[in-house]
Amino acid sequence: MRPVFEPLGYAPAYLRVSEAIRDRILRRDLKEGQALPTETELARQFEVNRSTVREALRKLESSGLLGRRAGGKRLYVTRPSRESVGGGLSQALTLHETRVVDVWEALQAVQPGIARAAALRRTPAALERLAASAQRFAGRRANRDLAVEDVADFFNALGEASDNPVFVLLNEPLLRLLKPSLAVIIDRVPQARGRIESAQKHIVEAVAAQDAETAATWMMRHVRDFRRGYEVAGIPLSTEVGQDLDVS
Amino acid sequence: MRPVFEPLGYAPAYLRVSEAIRDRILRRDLKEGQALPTETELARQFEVNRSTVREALRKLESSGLLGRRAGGKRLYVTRPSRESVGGGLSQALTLHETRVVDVWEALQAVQPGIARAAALRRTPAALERLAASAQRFAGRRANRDLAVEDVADFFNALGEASDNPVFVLLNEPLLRLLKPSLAVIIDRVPQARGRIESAQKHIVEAVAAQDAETAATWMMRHVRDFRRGYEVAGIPLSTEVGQDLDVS
DNA sequence: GCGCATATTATTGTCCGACAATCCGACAGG
DNA sequence: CCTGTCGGATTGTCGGACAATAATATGCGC
Repeated sequence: MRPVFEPLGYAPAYLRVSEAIRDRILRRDLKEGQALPTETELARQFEVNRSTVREALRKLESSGLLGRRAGGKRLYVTRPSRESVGGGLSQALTLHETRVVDVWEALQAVQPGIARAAALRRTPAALERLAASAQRFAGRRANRDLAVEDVADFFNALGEASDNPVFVLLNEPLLRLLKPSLAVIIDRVPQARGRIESAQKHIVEAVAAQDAETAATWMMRHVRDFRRGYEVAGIPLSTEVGQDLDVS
Repeated sequence: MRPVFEPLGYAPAYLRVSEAIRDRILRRDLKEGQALPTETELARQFEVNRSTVREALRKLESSGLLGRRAGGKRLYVTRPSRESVGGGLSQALTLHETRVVDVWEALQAVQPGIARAAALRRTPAALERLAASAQRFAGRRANRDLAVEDVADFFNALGEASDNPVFVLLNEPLLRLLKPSLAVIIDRVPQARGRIESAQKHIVEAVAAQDAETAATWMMRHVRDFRRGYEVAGIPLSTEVGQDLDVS
């Protein structure tokens, strides 16, 4: 039978408090960087107990809307950082039994678009950052983990060059999930470094020349190489991501 | 002088408790659907006060890792739902001053890939769901808001058909941010409904025929139409998303 | 007046104990 | 099988307390 009545809504106080504060933040009424009133003061204003306020604050804290300055005590309004967003999303993907091939497919779908946008809109500064990232990877001869970081940083630099916050925030969780398997590839596939280096070089050149299509094409090759890498390294494509438990 | 020592890490108890529980969830040690021990029991096991446990639970609750069954009291382990992930991400994007053109660009980058994947892997059931969604939109003559929901649902159905959790989770926040402006388009652009209907029809056909390239092509047109829609409807592309405050 | 060490205050993190509301499961009766 | 009742368990909220320490004011030498 189709239900006739909605369950009548009731929200516990800690939730209502948290939503009240969040709305003020989303509405830009509380601006970024601004210090939140003290817990006692909030409790007074909302007319609830301090414990209740604290529960509300914990919720906002883990949404990344509130943060603490290093070694500080007070809470400040912050915008969710790339790391906080990435942590949440990659955590969710982990629990959704995402496989490396899924992440790879998403990368394949989205990165050429990012490269295109970056080529069209890159500033000189962003281009320099991108080139520096590529150079850093090329110079990294020994360390495996640092090389992985550099590869990820290249994608991030490209995302920033696209000047599109959606791309920037999307990149983070995908890269985070890809890193462990990427490390394995770099370890096991001798020619991986060379191919990555070459792709990065071509992408940098295309972005420098603001040639969107060439940038997209090389990015497609770059991403496709990863898949070859999985095969050569003997990583099953159906491996689930996120056995590692690196946290936010 | 470069600092030699890291500030030695100290984490408040509520954080350590929350991370302990989260790790057990990520590690699939606590499985989805399983009921968490009661607050009192957790307090006993961690040897902290119940208030401290409650703060930890609030964090996990808002990451979507813990949830409550409707009208229930106990907390259960859940995987972050599409809504919870979407809420977090779209909230973040709102605060990053994302503009409709940014969201549109991301959509343009990612949707053809989704269509391609859906065409290749759709099951008969997923195809039926997709076709039903298109049909529902086509039959919706009057209501503006319901039409918007249907358009979003079509994208969601396609994401599900792709059988890639990354695509499913990525879709949600983008659509959520697009909905308000999409409503305006449908209101102001008379031919919008017809063009959407046609694009959906072609996409459904291509997905049915497992013709990935045609599906991607029509999807590209479909998304490009939105941009035309913005222009015709007189919505500046630089409008910031998220003045609406719809919550999770 | 200004920089710096020091004392004071404010604020957070954590604990304890309490109580009402209400969800849950059992149980009985029709 | 459905409904009403009941007792226990659990959550939501409260008040108060206190130690640790960050934030702020104070005083001092210059």
